[in-house]
Amino acid sequence: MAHGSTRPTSRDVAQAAGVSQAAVSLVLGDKWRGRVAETTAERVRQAARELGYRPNLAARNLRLGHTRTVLLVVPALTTEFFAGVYTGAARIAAQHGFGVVLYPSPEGIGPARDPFASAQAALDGVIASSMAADALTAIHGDQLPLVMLDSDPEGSLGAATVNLDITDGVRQVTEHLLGLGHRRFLHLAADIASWTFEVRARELATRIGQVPGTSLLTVRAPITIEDARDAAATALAAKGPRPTAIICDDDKLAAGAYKAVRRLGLRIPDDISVTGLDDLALATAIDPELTTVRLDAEQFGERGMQALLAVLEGREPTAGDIPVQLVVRGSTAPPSTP
Amino acid sequence: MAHGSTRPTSRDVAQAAGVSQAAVSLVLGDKWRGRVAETTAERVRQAARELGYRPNLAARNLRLGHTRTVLLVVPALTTEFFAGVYTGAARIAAQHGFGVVLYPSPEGIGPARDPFASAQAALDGVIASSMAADALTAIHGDQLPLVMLDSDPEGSLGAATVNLDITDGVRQVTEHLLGLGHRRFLHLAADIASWTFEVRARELATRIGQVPGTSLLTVRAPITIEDARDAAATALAAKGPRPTAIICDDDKLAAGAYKAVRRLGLRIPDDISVTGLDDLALATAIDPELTTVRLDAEQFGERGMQALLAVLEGREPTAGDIPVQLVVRGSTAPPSTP
DNA sequence: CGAAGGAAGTTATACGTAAAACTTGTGGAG
DNA sequence: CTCCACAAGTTTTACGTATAACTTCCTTCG
Repeated sequence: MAHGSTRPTSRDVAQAAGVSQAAVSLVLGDKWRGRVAETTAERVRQAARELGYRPNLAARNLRLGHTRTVLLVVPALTTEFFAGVYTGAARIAAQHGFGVVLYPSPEGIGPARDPFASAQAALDGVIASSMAADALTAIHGDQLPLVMLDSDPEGSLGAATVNLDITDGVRQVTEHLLGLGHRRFLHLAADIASWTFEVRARELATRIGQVPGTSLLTVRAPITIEDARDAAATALAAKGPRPTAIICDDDKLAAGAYKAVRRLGLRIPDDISVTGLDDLALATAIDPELTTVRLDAEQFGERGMQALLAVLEGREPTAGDIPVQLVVRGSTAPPSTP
Repeated sequence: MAHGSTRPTSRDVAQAAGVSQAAVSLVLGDKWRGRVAETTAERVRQAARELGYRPNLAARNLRLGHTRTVLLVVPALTTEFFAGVYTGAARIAAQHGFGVVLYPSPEGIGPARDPFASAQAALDGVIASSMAADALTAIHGDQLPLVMLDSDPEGSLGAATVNLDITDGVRQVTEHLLGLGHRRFLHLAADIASWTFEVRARELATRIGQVPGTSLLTVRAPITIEDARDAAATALAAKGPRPTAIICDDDKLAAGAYKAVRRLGLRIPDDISVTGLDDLALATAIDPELTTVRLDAEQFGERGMQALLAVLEGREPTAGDIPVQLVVRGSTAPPSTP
């Protein structure tokens, strides 16, 4: 409770140790070899410890001209996925003496005059996930090194991009389902204007379209269980032969699909197979456990941070998409009605 | 990609507008009324816009002696709950021109030399959730204004505390279950040394103990679905009359309990009732939907931030716990076997 | 008509740090 | 004995901002 007494500065430490402020900076900055005697150095460290000295970061940042802090822009914090991305990014950052500040982008936070007002100048770089490229230009205005996650490599203003191998994820899902014998598909798509989901939809259509005798119906829903349930219910109630497999853009959507299926008195996977995307905790909580594509969120964050570090150091970021892995569980089986 | 050219400073703006640096600071800091002519002010703003000027926050922070940034310490980011706390805190912070930096505390981030090394000096205050008080002293060393979430009001070193009304949550759950006729309870407890959960266990024992003819068995499990499933399965397999209701410290634990129950070939809620705590998305994803206690995470964060602002301004934080609300869904019913 | 007071600025300074440039003292080589 | 190299510091300065203190000019009023 004694935070009334102003914090000690390096000058206070210097006085206590009987040396100049410069000497303190040298010793504590670990640049003292050959410049300060070991005994003096120890005296300085001792004094710093006793006074509880912490360098003033604002002053240091000003002097150094950088902050060793980067901003991670995520679309929202509603899911474990971005928590994972953050964790991964923060881990790599910490290893390099960097900090990561989070900015959940769209609404949610309330209108700061400028979303970056509280951070902009104090940042060394930005990692932005799933944002429209134009919104992003407005934000960073070419001022800060930038890495984009989950973004079109072509349309990213020359910024480095790090992506999950979504195309391969679609391949694994469709091969699995086609291999089981499914031919009539419902795509329960996320109602989000994002490059990833567009690629996914396109790829899905292509892959399924290549096989003769297949059909693909697409419905969109916001990523909540209730919305997904209603959208899926409507689609399943439509006339004509019922789909035998529902491919969902997200595990939450899949949870909604479960409810719709169950409401019709049908069973998973006997009557209808369901697949998800993400592999959240949700996937193993529901019954039957969900066949889904595991996205390694932490690795995603790690790679994003590594790419940003590369940009900051003028190196070329490592290329290549992050592999994803289909996890087959109990929600998929061969169709009963051919 | 042109971030090679150094960013413009207020001096550059001054030169472009043909005024002194002080005038720029006055105008842009909105302190110019009666000090600078409107036409000059407009000229300055114009120049600032054209140069894309952003004040250097490091310099401002140094000058002002504060950062308008607070740290939010959370135990981990694995659940939506703390995402909600963050969102609430950030909302209030933004309204007051503050930023919130996140620090997921225990492991997870990897060993920075000092967890606060990257932030400490640049902070105005700390909101810490669910940490042991001693770990906390080590961290903040009486240096920064502090608000504790979910923490013992008695043992918090005089720091302000903001808590959920856990006691009332227990009351609602036990009254609901006792009212349905349940008498034999299994408490599936979170295996976490945290004040909240201790209070909860104690209160539960007291409340149930007050009613004649009741029994209460407690088992602990880490908060994962698999651990919870195994712990619950073991407990349910024990000899003696089987519990008719499982009270879980967390929705994820409840999801695990579902699996254990189902594995025994029993049905929820017909054979066994289950309750949770949190009201995550999970709660409505599982079947039947979970009867649980809704914690308003965002309000929790908001109140925490408000309390910290109060401390920073020398005011007394608002007292009073945050209300919680039992949400009755399909996982609870009267016991079939008396 | 002189002085006062306000408008519209400018000049100077401090915040705390890091590091370049300078100083002093000492031992050893020539 | 002189000079130099090196250890062990110190002095000084700059980073970009906000603001207190000062200046200058013009208007207005007694």
